[in-house]
Amino acid sequence: MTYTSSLLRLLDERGYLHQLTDAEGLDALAAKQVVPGYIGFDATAPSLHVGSLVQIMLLRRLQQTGHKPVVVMGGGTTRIGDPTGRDESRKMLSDEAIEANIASIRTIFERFLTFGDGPTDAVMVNNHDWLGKLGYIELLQQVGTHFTINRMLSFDSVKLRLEREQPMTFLEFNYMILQGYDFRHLARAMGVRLQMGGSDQWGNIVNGIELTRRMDGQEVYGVTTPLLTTADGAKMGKTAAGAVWLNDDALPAYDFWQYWRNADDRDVGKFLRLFTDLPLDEIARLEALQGSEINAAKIVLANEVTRLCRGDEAARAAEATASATFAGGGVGQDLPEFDLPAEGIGLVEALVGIGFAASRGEAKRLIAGGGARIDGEGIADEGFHIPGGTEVRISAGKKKHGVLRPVSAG
RNA sequence: GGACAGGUGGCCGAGUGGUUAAAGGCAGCAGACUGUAAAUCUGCCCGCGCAAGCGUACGCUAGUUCGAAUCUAGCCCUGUCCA
Repeated sequence: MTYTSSLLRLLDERGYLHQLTDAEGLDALAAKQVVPGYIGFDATAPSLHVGSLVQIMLLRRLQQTGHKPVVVMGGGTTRIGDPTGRDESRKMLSDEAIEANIASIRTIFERFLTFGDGPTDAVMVNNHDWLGKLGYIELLQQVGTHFTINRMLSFDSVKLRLEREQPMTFLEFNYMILQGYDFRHLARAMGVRLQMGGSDQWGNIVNGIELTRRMDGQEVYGVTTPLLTTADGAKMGKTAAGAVWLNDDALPAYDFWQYWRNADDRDVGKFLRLFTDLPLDEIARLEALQGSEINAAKIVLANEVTRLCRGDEAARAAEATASATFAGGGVGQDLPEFDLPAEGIGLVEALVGIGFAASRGEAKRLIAGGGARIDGEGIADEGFHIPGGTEVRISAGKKKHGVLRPVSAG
């Protein structure tokens, strides 16, 4: 359908829409007033990773089209654990750890959203603030009456766990109730009218909408984004080295940049639309590049996303390093480094030391497989000794490069 | 509380006394081909050791045995049904 509100038009054009609870209703609302909308985020780690980037961008789009983003940190729900998509119960985190995680995650949002007191300024709230105050009896009476066990059991998050014969505790079973309560609370306390989230959150969002309607008679809306996978079917944001974290201190900017630079050809257009602010006609042009020319588009993608998430400087440095490293065969600023002692170092030790191999055995296998290089030169001898004195470039495979830098005398 | 089924390497999943560091698949790493892409093919994929080898590992503990992931006992955990 064609939307009249700039919000839904933008979301539609750029590929954010999967399901809407009431497309016309929301479209009409967004066309005539500022819609405060929220997305909930976990506080289980000190950083979010690329898997959450769609949701973050969604809040950014909300603000770009004149609405108010509300970031809900799951300080309360993290204490329970979302059973969605999980076989195993989540570990409990201490209160201090959760608070620290929230503070760290906030720094990411500050890059994507403008916070403040204005009507369309972003705010961040913590659902522990209201969930923590709820008494058990109060919760059962007010909220519990609106949920039937029959319905709760029919939710995928519950059903899958039962089908796979994995345990689900009563604690986790309550997650959806508290999640739903969040929406109702926010609608009441802050006039929030929209919740967004990944497609796996559909059930939770619908619960919140119904609860809000039943308790307060207030009409609220829900939007979900498609489940994002890379073209080869993997979940976004996971690499060999682990999750692609958004926070500076969790993943170096160069590695972050490389993640995007190595995107699958087929994903380039989609990623540009979702994760950058580039205009659509520009994206269409980049996306249409054929053969190896698409690499230019990947560089634009890497630059733009890194710029948003890590800042202009980080993006430029990462690109410079990449171009020096790959095109020039030299070394760039941002590469990982390891000390090169004056007397030199064994190749195996260097590979382990710089983090390219997890164990000596792995380093040896890498060498035996022909994947180790010094200054671009393949080294097949696992007893190879790297002489000290001059800086050398060490590589594991074609993509992982680092620098062995002589330790300054004294 | 009772009956039954089950707990194997990152995941899935074979394996019922030695030849099992444990089949196979997925994921991952490297090589070839390329474009720092995909697909394909090849090799690798617990740790230490140049190596012979050593150490650790099949829920936990104690046993039986020359020898156990495999047998026994107790315990812990999970599921299903019953109370």
